[in-house]
Amino acid sequence: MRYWLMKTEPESFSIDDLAAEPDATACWDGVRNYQARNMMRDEMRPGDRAFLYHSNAKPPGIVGTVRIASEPYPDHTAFDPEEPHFDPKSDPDAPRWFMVDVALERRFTRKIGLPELRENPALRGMQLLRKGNRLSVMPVSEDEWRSVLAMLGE
DNA sequence: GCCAACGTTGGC
DNA sequence: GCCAACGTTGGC
Repeated sequence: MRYWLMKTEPESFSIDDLAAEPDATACWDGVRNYQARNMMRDEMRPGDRAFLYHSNAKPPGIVGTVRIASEPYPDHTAFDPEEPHFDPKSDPDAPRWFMVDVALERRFTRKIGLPELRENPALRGMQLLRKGNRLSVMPVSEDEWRSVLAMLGE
C-alpha cells in the first residue's frame, strides 16, 4: 500500500463536499498534468491512502485522509465540451486523462497548516514543502504519513 | 493582487 | 530540437 497527498481548492471541492457525497465517495476528476496523471494511472491502487490538502486556503493545509476506492479509469469529463476541464485532444478511444475514486476516511479535528508542516523537522524532505512544487498528486513516504498524523496530538 | 516556478505551445 | 511567449498554480 502506498501513501499520497492530493490537493483540492476548497472553493471548488472541499472535504465537506466530499463528506456530502453518497458514501462520502467521489471521482477525482480534472487532473490535467502528466506527472500527476502518471502517478494516478500507473501507481495508485485501491486501498492506498492519501492526505487531503486544501490549497488556496487560509492557511493551506492537510484536513483529512481518504482511501483510494477504485482502479484508475479514464476521466470522462475530458470528453465533454461543457466541462471546465474539457480537453479536445483526449479521445474516448485513446483517453489522455485518468482518475480514481476516493472515499473519505477521516476528517481531522483541526487543519494542519502549511506553516506548521514546515516547522516539523521530520518533514524536511517532504515533496509538498519543496519550493516551486505544483503537483496536485504526489507521493508521501510512510514515515511522513506517520509524522503528520502524530501532529494531531491524539 | 503580486509574482515565482513550472508546464505547454508553436515558430523557426 | 531550441526557446520565447504564454498560461496556470498556489503561497503570500
